[in-house]
Amino acid sequence: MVESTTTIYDVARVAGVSMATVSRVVNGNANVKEKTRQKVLNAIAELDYRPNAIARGLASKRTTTVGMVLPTITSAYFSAIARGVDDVASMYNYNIVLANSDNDEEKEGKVIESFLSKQVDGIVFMGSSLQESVRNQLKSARTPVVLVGAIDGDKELPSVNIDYHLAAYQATEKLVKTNKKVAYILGSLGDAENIERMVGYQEALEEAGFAFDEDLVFEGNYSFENGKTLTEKLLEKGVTAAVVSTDAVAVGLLNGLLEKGVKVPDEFEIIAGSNSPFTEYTYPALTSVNQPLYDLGAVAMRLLTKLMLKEDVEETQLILEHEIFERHSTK
Amino acid sequence: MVESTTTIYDVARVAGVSMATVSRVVNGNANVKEKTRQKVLNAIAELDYRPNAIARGLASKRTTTVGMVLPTITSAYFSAIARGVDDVASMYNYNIVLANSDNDEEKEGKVIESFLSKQVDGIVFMGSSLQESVRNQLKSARTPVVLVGAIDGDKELPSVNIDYHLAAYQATEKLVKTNKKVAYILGSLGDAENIERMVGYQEALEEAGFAFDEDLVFEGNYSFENGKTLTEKLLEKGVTAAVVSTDAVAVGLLNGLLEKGVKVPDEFEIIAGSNSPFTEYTYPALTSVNQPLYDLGAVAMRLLTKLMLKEDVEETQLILEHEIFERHSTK
DNA sequence: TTGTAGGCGTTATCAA
DNA sequence: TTGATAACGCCTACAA
Repeated sequence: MVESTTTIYDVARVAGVSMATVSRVVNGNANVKEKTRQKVLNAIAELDYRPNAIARGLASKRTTTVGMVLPTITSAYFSAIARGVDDVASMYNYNIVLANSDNDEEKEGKVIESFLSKQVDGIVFMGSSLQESVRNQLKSARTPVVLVGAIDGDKELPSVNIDYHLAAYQATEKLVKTNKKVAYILGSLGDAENIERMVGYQEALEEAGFAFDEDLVFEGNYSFENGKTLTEKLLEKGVTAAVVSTDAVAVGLLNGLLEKGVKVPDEFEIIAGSNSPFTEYTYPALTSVNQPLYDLGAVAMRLLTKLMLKEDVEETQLILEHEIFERHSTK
Repeated sequence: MVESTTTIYDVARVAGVSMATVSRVVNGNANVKEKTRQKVLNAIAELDYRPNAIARGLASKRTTTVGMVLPTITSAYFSAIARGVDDVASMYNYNIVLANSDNDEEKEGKVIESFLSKQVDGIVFMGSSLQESVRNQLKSARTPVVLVGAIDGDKELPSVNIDYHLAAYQATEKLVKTNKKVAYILGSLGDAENIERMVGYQEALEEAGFAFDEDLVFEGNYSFENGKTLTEKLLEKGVTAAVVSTDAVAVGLLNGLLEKGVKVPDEFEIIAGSNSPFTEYTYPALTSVNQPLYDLGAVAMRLLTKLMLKEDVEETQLILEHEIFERHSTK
C-alpha cells in the first residue's frame, strides 16, 4: 500500500469525471446525477480518499474549528464546562483546540493570537477574570467569541453565566438563619462576578439584620491548601458558617475543620459554590450551589454556532438557572 | 480600520520587497539583510499582519497541531495527563485539538479520521482500552502516534505508562501484611493493563502464602457510585482491605464504609490507584499509588515531538516511575 | 541577498 | 449536469 496522499484529482481520474464533480459529491451538492455520484463514491472508497481539511479551509475560509481557552483543564469546574462545549461542538462537526492559560494575561493574549492565526471560526473563552487587554483583543477580532463563567463589564461580548448575585444571596440567606457569623470566601475581587457575589452576600446579611463586616470576607486563591489554612482564621473570629465559592477551597476548609475536631454541620456549616463532583465525594457531602456546568458549556457553544453561522440571536447575555443542592454540610 | 485579511503580499508591497523576503523574515531565515528585515518588520507592525497558519499548513504540509483523544476530559486522571501534554505541546509551539471518546470504539474511529483529515502532525491517544479496529487505524496512519496510559499488546505503537504489574504487586504486598482478605477492584479485564495488575496482585498474594481467590477480584466501572455499591459486597465476604485502581471508585468505597460506621483504616484499609487530587481531599486522605500523571502526558508529548521531527528515538516503550504515597487509609 | 514562479488540495465562479 | 479555471495565502526551489 503506497502511502502518498491521494487527492481529489486521483478520485476524478479513477471515476472518469472532473474534480469539480468530485468536490460536489463530497460536499453533498444535489446537482449530480445519481449514476455519476455512485462512480465517484466507488472511486473514493477504492482509493481510501480523505478530503484535506486544510486545503478546504484555505479555499472556503472556514476551518470548522473553534478555540477554547480556560485557566486549566485540571480544574473540575472548567473541565465540566469544557465537556459541554466539546459535546455540542462535535454535534455541529466542529473540533476544539484547547489552550490552558493559567489565568495569565500574557498567555491568554498569546493563545488567542495563535487561534486567530489558525483561522478558528470562533472562540470560547473562560477565565475567572477578564483583563482589559484581552477584552480588547477579543472585541477587535473579526471572529465570534463567547465568554463562559466570565463577565464582560460592558456586556458587549456575548456570555453565558449564572446569576452569581442571586446565588450568593440565597446561600447566605440560608446560613444566616442558623448562624450569627457567616463568612464569605471567594476569588479575587478584581473579577466582576465576585463583586456580584459580594453584593448578594451583603444584601442577605443586612436583610437578616446583621451588619456587613469586611473582616468576614476572604479573598482566597483557588486551592485546597488555601481552604485548609483558612480554617484557623475563621475559628478565631468566631465564624460558624461559610459560603465558599470555589469547591476545592470548601473541601480544604472541611478537612481543616475535621482535623480540629469541629463537627460539620453541627458546629460549622458550609455551602460550596459550584457543585463539582468532589463536593459529593467528601464526608459529609457538601451542600452546594449547583451551577449547571455542563450546560453552561453546551449553551455557550450553541450560541457560538449561531454567531458563526450568522444566524439571528435575540439575546447574547445568557443566564442559566442554578439551584442549591442540600447535602450534609448544612443543618 | 478596514477588516479584510492582510496577506504577505500587502506586507511585501508596503515594505517594498518581494513576498519571498517577507516569508523569510517571518520564518526567521537568516539570509536577509538586517536593514531589509527591519523594513519588513515595520510593515508587519504597521499592517498588523498575522500569518495564515492554514495557508502555511497547506504549503508546508505541517500544521503544528496535534490531536489528543481521551475518554473524557472531566476525569481527574485524564485531565492531569492532558495538562502535561498541553504544556509540552505549547513549549514546542504545537496546539492541541481535543476529542472526548467516552471509550467508545466508534467515536474513537471518527475522531481519529477527523484528526487525520485536519492533517494533524501527530496524535496522543489515551483510552482505558485499545480496540483492535482503533489499533489498526492508528498503525496504518502515516502520522506519528503515542499511547498514554494504554498498552498496545504487540508493543508496536509507542507508549508511555507506569509498571502496572509492579504497582499492583506493591500495593497488595503492603495490605497483605495486616490483612487476611485483600480484594482488588479494577476496570475491565479486557484491557492489557488490568491484566497486568491482576497478575501483580496474584503474585503478591501467593508470595505471602495466600491463595488467589477469584471472588475477591471485582471488575468495576469507573464511578463513585460504583464504589459505594461495592461496599456491602466486600463486607459480606469478610474483606478488610482493598486495592482500588480507579480513584473515584476508591472514594466511593470510602464513603460507603464511613456511612456504615466502618473505621478506616482501623477496620478497613484502602489503597487508591492513581493519586488524582481528590485522594487527598477525602477524610481520611487515601493512601495511593502515585502515578506521575502530568509527567506521563509531558513525556508522551515530548516523545511525539521527536517522532514528528523524525529525530532518533532509542526506546518507544517508556515506563515512568511510580511510588506509593502513604496517607491515612492504611495502617 | 533577493525575486520569480510553480505548487499545496480545495472551493467556487462561469461557461458549456 | 458537468468541466475549466481562477482564487485561497503561503512555502520553496531555482535564478538572478
